[in-house]
Amino acid sequence: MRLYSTLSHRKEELPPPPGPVGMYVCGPTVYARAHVGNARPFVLGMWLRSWLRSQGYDVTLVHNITDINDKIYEAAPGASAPLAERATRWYLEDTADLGLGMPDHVPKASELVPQIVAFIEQLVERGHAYAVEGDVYFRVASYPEYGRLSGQRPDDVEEQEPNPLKEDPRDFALWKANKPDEDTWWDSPWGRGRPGWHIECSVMAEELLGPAFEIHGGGLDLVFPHHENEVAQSRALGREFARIWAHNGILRFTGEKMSKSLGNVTTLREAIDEYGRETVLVFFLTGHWSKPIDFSEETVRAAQARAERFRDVLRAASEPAPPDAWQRFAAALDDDFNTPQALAVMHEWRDHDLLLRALGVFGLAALAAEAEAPEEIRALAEQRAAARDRRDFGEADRLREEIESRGWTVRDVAGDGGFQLVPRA
RNA sequence: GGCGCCGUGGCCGAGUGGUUAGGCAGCGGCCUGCAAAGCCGCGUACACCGGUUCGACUCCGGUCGGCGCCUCCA
Repeated sequence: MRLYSTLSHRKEELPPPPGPVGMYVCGPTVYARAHVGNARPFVLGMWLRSWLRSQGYDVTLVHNITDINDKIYEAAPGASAPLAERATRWYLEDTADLGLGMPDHVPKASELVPQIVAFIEQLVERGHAYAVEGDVYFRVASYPEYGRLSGQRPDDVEEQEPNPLKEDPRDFALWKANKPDEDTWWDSPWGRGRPGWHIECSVMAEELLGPAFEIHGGGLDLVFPHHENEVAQSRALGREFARIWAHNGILRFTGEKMSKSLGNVTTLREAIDEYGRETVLVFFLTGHWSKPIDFSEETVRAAQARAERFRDVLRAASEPAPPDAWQRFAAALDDDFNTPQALAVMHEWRDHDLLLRALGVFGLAALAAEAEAPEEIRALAEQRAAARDRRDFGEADRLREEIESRGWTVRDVAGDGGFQLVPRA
């Protein structure tokens, strides 16, 4: 299996099974309901784990919740903790409704503050960080490889509003002193405060995956500064940290990035409720994970149609696939997890067992579950069949419309006057 | 300005130095009482300009355009 890595700009080979493969996928900062784009790294992580396990890998997937962050204080002044708790619940519920199961670990930053403090202390001891007035900053100048992941040379980084506490404008906060309007804090050697944004990931990854692991995932928009800073913190302490950096492409809405700050957001909840989880998943399948994908009327409708097509194949008779069918599917996924390619292979299949096995990798086996029409719909369909038998087609068509208006479609089965009832697409 | 990704037929979207991607939509046909579903057939696409090559959509260079990041962002 090969995966494209931001760090090397190449596809990197995974070690042979069983690995082990440690995966860390950056989760959300919890201050609002997650939107569809936020779900992309989660979905990719769950699919990758699913595929790798089916290939005999021993995978551990960590997906964090960042529940300490400036955004949360801003969104709920004086009530940041309750907001973080609520938004965490939303996230867990919404992602659970995708039907892909749970990551192996879902650590919260707030539960690892002692470890975070210890980590920062080590950085300070070794001269990679310094404390000033209750803040602690990472000393970028102490880490010569800074910028390697993102390709940003330190000198090119634009200066923001200068912070007089920093030795160097590029330095970033590991620990921030408590401010009067911040209602959650922890005690530390530097006084009351809370962790900065990037440190929690370094610590959680190390706690659960060890100092070196295979894959680090997350949105492409996190490469700089978030991941660059994570690398700096961890490698400055001699940890190898992640080997492959798998950054998923951004979700766009009308050509622009979908983001909470732009406000052009469809929440994951809304998408699932409106289109169904299968459509949302197939939508993600239609684009390569590393490329941007547009969330539009057309693309979602096409995904819905594809899902419906798979349902139809599973409603028809199964026919055996050629012997190399699965191998072609596997080859597509093994080459940088090429799901559009894998989909194309799947569309050739009429073999129920094979198709279900492939759909199962993506949590889509439920496409085979045929909804049972309620009794009254069934009765209408029987009446229609009777009307057809007496060649009363006016009545038959009226009944078909009646059934249609109640959300079901009748399909006549060729030959024997039998019928099939399927939910209206 | 710096770093990076990308430009494929109406739409989405793989891929390859010379051979059918696939899906959606559309058109024609078969099937059907009519439909639906299915099946069969139909589109000679690879931003532009140069170069390399026997041959480039695929390699190289340039141009134009889009997108992301440059310490809020999955």
